[in-house]
Amino acid sequence: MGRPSLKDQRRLDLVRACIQSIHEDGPEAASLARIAKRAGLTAGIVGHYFGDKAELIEATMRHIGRELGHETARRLAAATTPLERLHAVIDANLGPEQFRPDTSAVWLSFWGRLNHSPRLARLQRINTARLHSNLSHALRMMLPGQDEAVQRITLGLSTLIDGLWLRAALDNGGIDPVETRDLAVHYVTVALHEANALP
Amino acid sequence: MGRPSLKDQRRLDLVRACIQSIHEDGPEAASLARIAKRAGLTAGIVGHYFGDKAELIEATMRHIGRELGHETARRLAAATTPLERLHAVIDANLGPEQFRPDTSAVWLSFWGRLNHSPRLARLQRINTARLHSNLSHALRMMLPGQDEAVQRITLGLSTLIDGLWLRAALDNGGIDPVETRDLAVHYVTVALHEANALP
Amino acid sequence: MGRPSLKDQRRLDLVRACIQSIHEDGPEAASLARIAKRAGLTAGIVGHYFGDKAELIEATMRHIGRELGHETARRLAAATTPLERLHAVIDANLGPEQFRPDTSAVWLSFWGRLNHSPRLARLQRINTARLHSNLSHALRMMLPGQDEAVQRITLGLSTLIDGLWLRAALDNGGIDPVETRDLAVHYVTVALHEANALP
Amino acid sequence: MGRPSLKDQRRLDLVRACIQSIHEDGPEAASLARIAKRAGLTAGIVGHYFGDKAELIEATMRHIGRELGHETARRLAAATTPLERLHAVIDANLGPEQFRPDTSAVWLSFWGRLNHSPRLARLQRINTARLHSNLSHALRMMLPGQDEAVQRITLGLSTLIDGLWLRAALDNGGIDPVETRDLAVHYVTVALHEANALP
DNA sequence: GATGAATGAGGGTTCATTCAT
DNA sequence: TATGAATGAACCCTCATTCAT
Repeated sequence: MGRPSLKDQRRLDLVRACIQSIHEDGPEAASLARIAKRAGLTAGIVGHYFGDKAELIEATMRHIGRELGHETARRLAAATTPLERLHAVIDANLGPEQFRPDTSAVWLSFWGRLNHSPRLARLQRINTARLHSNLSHALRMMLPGQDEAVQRITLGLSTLIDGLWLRAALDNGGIDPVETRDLAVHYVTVALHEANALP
Repeated sequence: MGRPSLKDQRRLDLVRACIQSIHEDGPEAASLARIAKRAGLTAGIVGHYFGDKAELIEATMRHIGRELGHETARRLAAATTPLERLHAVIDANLGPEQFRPDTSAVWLSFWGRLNHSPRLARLQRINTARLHSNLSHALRMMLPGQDEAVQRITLGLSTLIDGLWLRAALDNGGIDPVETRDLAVHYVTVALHEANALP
Repeated sequence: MGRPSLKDQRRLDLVRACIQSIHEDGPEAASLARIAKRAGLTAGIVGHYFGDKAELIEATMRHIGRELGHETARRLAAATTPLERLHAVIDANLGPEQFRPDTSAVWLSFWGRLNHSPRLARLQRINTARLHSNLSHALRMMLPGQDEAVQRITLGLSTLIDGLWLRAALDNGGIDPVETRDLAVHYVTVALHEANALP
Repeated sequence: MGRPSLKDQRRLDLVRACIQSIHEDGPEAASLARIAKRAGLTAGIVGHYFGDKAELIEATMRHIGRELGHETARRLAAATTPLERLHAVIDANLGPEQFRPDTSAVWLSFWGRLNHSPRLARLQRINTARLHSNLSHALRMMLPGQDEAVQRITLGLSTLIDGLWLRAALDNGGIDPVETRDLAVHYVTVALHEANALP
């Protein structure tokens, strides 16, 4: 496979600049001019590559969602037991690769747009569905026949992870990554224990 | 105490209109003109009452924070045991009085501004500190000497509550309030059980 | 009746400035900034009074159409015989009050937009229908029972008038008003004569 | 004469695409990008063939003017009597070969630019002069010594033809070609009759 | 106290144009 | 020859803000 085309490269540049600008300038100040400037370009060229600011935003959300998806897949591939799979999902979401201040700022920005952008809402549903699917799949193997517990823990853990992302976005880097990961692991541990899935 | 002055009444009208506009128009479309129109006023007068849009936003955040604080105090006043106090805090945060689509939309909007508005960030810290204080106070009575567990459960529960607020904001009313409350109660139940605080 | 409100006055100022700008700057160069500047204002205020550039354009077309309508009514009111009525319509269209370089430039500009603006097309239909109605009404009285001739002369005369407007717009003031009027009068004279309506 | 060079072919392609775009996209939306796309090219190359958008526009006007000139010459070549020559000019202008929706849309577009483009104005003068020349030449033979009538009918007929072009542009194809031609023929018939040129 | 006029800045978008490849 | 990258200017529009009334 050849090297990425200039178009792909520029699009990636702009997506990264978009992330950076949302993080550093703030979601409301992330104008096309500022984003493009970070990529060493001018605002006009964004139309050339994305047609629209909305499409740049969408591409950016898709980008970070895809990165998270890849990280999850990577870690899942190395997991063998259901418990390892559970931890893999947690670590993909809260590990240092994805759980970063800029990323969390972008997620927060997107969340603020979901209710008024069907396109972004669709992407969000996809991401959420993937997380739920991964969690419940692992949990079902550990809690056979306890569908209710599976669903509850899935919901609880994913909500907790969302809450941790939110904290990260609000603290803007002031959050302790180890403590964060422990919180999620501890939750799932006691929840499984309570469901008699662990000795 | 006499009836509220016209100024106070107008300010309250505008704060409520601000909440409504953020919820229905969306955070980016909540212009002063639209907000004022919802209050039956024009944009110009907002400067008279708040000086600034930033101050209106700040007053609005203070308003919903205060409402949440009052609700918490009200419920805490009716609680006697530490466990009841814990549930009172949960119910104040997730009960129907405060846990509403418009309120969650406003919280989400504020969160998006925190990193670039020290004033809002300060308000957020106050709210968070109050929640943590209430939770850890109750937990300390139930888990004497287990400071680590107290801190962990405080953090976990408050993060979970944040995650539930986030979910509410994203689902825009599509969330099940009973399930939501149960999730938090269940979390605290198993966490306490695990810490040997419950039989 | 009281004096016109400031809003009406400003709207009229802007409509006049729009006419002037289309005439002098050209249809493509008639930007909101230039139009507003001619009215001693800035571009932003146009939104305040018209909401839209399209609405300003529409109001401008309505304005010149209305002026033409008033001129026609004024002259028709002074006419008694059918022939006088016919001449009244011609003179309203080609007389010095309406048949001016700026007006014709604006008509030409509108014509260029009709095919892509249903709103303007509707206004055009109204103006055309009024002209046709006035002409055929007078002609019917002079050519009873000769519906075909009435229709043909109506169409021919109105087309000729349009052609004269077009010439005026293209010559930009270089047209001879007397010759112009004579052309139309001569056309109707010979056409009526040919239809045996005149001795 | 050899086959047209690639350059000539491309220029013709672009001129035709320009006509099409003005007609279908509208004069304001006829950007170089859209025009070039219709010709299967990109906007950048237009500069190579025409240097300028203005020059493309000019070439396009020259093209349709030339086509009309050729059609006129073709029909004049087949005419013998002065009356036939007169009809030949009318038919060249209003016949199906040139009197088409796309062509009339382009004429209308050009007329809107004449007053602010000396180059286009010059082309227009040439076209008008040719029409006037053809008409008055034929009329002079039919009305010897009646220079005034010749001039008046020339002016009247050419104005009527312009008006018919205008109607065609505004109706965008909804005009009846037979009725249109009859209108012009009828005009010239009665005008000649009135000048005693016809029995 | 309240309006509505008015500004000026900024945003997104479109576009003609230039230029390296 | 032709593309597509890139610019910079201009456009319309929205908005917070100020201010006379």
